[in-house]
Amino acid sequence: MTGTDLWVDRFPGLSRLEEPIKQLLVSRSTLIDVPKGVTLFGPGNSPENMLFLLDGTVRVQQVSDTGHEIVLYRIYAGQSCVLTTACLLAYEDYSAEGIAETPVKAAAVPRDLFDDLISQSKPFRDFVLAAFSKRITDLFQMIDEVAFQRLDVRLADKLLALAAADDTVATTHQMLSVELGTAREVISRQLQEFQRRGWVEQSRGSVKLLNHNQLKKLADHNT
Amino acid sequence: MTGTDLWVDRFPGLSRLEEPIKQLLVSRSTLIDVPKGVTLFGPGNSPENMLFLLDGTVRVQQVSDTGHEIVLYRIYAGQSCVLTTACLLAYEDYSAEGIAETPVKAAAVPRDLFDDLISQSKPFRDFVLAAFSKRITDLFQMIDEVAFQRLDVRLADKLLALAAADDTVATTHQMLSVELGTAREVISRQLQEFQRRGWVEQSRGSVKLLNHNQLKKLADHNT
DNA sequence: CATGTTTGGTGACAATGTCACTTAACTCTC
DNA sequence: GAGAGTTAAGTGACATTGTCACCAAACATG
Repeated sequence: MTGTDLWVDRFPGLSRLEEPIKQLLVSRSTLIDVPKGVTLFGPGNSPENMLFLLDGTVRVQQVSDTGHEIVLYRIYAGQSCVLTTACLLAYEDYSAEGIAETPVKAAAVPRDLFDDLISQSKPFRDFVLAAFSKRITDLFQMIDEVAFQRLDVRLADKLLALAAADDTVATTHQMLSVELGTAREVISRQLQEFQRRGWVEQSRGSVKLLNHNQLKKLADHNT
Repeated sequence: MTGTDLWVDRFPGLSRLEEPIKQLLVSRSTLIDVPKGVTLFGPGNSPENMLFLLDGTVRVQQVSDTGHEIVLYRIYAGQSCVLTTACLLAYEDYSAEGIAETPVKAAAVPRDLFDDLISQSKPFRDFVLAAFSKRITDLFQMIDEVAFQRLDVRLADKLLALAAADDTVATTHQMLSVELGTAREVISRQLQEFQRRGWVEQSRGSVKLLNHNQLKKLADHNT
């Protein structure tokens, strides 16, 4: 009852919320747990609630009608799925899906509550608007990279972004190709080249980064 | 005073607005005229108002740090710039610019009025949310096309989209390359191939479409 | 251990991007 | 309307990336 362990407080973007609004958000939303690997939303499976991620990450990726796939973005703890949800609700012809990349804890906010909050709270409006803005800005950036950035640069960048604390990336060439929207063979070739230069060491299902600096230099080359 | 010639009524998406809200929107916004070719917003030039387009079209394009350009989308009469504006206001590192492609008539809505309307009117909220959703959905689609669609398919599609009533596209190869985010030489080669097949006829600064059906067949091939 | 499955490797080739030019078409001025 | 400058388009060589049809190694399972 002190309000100190409300989930809302884990959201930096919601810290400015008025106290009664926080109470409302907490009391009328439901906490859910989703196991790793579950598809949270996707074609033919739109959720009726807006999700606020408390723990874990959700990977949003596009499945093309040509069978190709590409990762669009990730939603991390402290962020919300509102935009994706809104898109799903508004348009049937979306083709993006959201997959729990880790076990996920989230607060499900019903649509009508969401609308109430937008109406009543300026901080909440700002949070949602900022989320949309950030997403659109990021998508602009992504289009630029997909269209104009060389693949070695993008791969170096992605490896650094996906690397765990011990400098390994636990992923297959196939998964990396989906990250960048390219073909597995292309990733294989590039990683071979990186390995030849001594920047990485490969083993089945994982890549160990040996030379952070060189990778970063390449990744930053045109950013 | 009858409310029949309010600019709001030109917006299909705003038709459900409550009468007092319409009045508010009209009385507190300013009508502006922008000549063709003017940059409405861009790096180092963010507008303080949200624009609602009454006439004309605005082309939004990305200028990459590598010097490359790509057209992201267009805003037509009856649509608003809110999202782009919101992005500009929220983030300094955007790199998109909006250019009046024709003479443009627009209503400028101050930021605080925009916020008031969101708070007070559900139809207005729905309009804004739908605009954001549509844009994000379209950007998903665009990423898919840039990453996976063959260039001949994309070019055919773009030619059909840009064609005037007389089946001509008044544009240079350079401009077409910016539309698709590719190089001029690539467009030249593709158009030569289309011409060889008798689908188009080229002259300096314009392309005449001779065979709609074949172009459409190619464009639809993977859509 | 035998077998099937997943992951990664390979070479040939096609599509697209880049570069350094050339040529053609238009504009402007005198 | 002739020459000069500017913009648009054409060209060939080459690099990068995508596609296809495979093969081989690593792992999983009985």
